[in-house]
Amino acid sequence: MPVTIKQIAELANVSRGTVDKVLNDRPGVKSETRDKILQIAKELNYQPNFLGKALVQSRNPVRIGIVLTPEYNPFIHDMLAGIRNAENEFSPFGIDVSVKMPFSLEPTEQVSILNELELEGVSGIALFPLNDTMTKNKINQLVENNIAILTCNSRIEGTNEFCFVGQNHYKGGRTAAGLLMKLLPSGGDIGMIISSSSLSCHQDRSSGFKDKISESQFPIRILDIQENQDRKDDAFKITLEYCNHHPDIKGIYVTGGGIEGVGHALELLNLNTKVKVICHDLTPDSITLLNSGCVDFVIGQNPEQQGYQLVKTLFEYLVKKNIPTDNVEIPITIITQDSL
Amino acid sequence: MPVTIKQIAELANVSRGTVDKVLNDRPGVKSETRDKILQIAKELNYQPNFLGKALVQSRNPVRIGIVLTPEYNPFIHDMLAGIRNAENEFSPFGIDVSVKMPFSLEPTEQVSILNELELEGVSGIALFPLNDTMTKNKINQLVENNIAILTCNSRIEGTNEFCFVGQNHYKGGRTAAGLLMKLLPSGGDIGMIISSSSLSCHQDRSSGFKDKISESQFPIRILDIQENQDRKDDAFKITLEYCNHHPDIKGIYVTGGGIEGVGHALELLNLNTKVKVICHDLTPDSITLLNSGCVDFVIGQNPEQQGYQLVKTLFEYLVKKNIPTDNVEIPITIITQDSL
DNA sequence: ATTGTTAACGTGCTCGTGCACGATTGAAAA
DNA sequence: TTTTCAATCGTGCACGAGCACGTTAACAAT
Repeated sequence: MPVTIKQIAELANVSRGTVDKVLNDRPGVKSETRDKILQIAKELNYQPNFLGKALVQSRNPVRIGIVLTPEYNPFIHDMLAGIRNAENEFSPFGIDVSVKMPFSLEPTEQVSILNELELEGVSGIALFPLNDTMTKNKINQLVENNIAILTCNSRIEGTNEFCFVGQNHYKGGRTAAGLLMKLLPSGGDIGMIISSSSLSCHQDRSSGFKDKISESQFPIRILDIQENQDRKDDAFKITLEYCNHHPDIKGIYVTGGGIEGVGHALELLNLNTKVKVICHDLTPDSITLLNSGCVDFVIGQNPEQQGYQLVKTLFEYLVKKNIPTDNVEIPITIITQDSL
Repeated sequence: MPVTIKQIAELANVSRGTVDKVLNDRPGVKSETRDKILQIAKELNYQPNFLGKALVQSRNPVRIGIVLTPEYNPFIHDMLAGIRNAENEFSPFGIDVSVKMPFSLEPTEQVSILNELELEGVSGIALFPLNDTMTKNKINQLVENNIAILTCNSRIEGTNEFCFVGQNHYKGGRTAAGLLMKLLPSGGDIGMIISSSSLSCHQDRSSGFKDKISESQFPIRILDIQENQDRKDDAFKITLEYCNHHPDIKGIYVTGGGIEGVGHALELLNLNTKVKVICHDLTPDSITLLNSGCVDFVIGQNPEQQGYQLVKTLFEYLVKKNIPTDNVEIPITIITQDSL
């Protein structure tokens, strides 16, 4: 059974209170006594009992804030489920989770939400950081005010977060390319639809995809790269263009949302099994297309687990004082019609 | 903040002890008082604070036992890591985990290990059940002695476990077939190597694989199904035979261990990129072959998560009295060279 | 000699729950 | 009326840790 403060106190011939002061680096203990206690604690490999700590902690809960992206991304709903899961699991230990869902991707809105959370007195914030000077400055200001920051989904240069939770999007792009190469043994022409080149995760996927193809010297040629801003009608138009201008098109890689538009277009042209499609994120739309056979592979990032990890990592950092040794890499999952 | 027993007691004008008796179904409370307390608890949606419960519980820890399979399966080591993870996470809540690793798959050995655990006074056991009358009887006897049983990896008919943790192997087989169909757009002849037809999980994979192919009426023909008992030298011989007898062989599906033998044989024949290979379980061997390009897809079952879930489910059942609503299905993960 | 000061350490309460045991009823039996 | 005895309910301790505050003892200042 684990060692308790009481046992250490008995061995050191002092009271629990003294041991407690030493272990929590509080003043009021002679240095000899301190050394003695520290040595005993080390010898017995004392590990503070989490229950006792939490029971005390639970009086004034640690508040944490989470800043998501706008709701129109179905990804967010699954993530929210994971957040709620973690909240339920950890609430008896004394945490309060305040989730904020912005309406836009405007840096001004994100900053004002961060200000809100600061006023609410949070000790930590997890957020999808925007690559913008204003938000960067705000984030670093929060860190200086002793608010722990955890970035999610996309890493931004120049921010002092204590941890990052998310996927390696570059690897995701490489994985997509590798799958497409398996689907098209004799190569061919393909088109790309990316969400927006201003979002780093789509850029990463795109460069991972291109690198993998050029490295392997596989006869796949990227016809064009078009942006659809996650919109399905744009994806629809782009797909039609691709197929009309290049009748021999063999595949389409979609890095962001709006996959439904691609499916619609291919169905219209009766190409939904001939043209191979790979996309990201398991959404109702992508599941439908996976089942219909239009989409061959979906590359997922387990949003529920991601949401759970967000809360868990912040919780362990703030409450258990566990400093994460590494960033939390959400594994790349490949999904087919059968593996769902 | 959550409701406590104390608050309920104040509202009902009784003491904490009385409320405690009601909530724990202990005698010594007038029925009117009992009803009143129950109503208040319901109105306030009382949820017992887990910390308090656990703090009490931690005095006499719950012992649980885990019966694995022999060590020679590398799968087991990763699983053990997950078990240790869970053990560390839950040990302050009062559990003791006793892991047993048998030397064989003999029913007699499993039964004697179960007897051992029973003598150790465990309240719950997780095990890889063997499909054998003797073990079945022993398991059901343990259940009658009020020891909770959790089966893992393969379900056995006729046992009264409270939950099952594992993968849907039939679905795994279907997934493998679906992937092979994507790899071979024009179909072809393939060979199968299964571990042992006496183990239900390999049978399930095999029938899932065959069903998927016949359902989709895809021009893939299964040449033969050979057993290798997880041995790499047997896999080597079988692969050589397949390739020599059927020079136009297009793919090989391996349900169990010994994949290294397949890779060796294909390398020898210079067929390691021409013949498509799909196998199960992420092991050092399968990772090597994935990287060399010989194996196209590995279907994994996340042994670490599986081990973690084993302990967690038993813990929640025994300590938190959470009766799992469903079996815990370990998701099927598809792994490629790039997604590793 | 008395008071004041301060470092050093101990005591007691808190969190929420479970459980043993003690206290308080009221009514029936003596 | 007094005693007995259930039924019913309250009290107190335990679990482990944190923290405010009380209590020493030694020593300096008055």
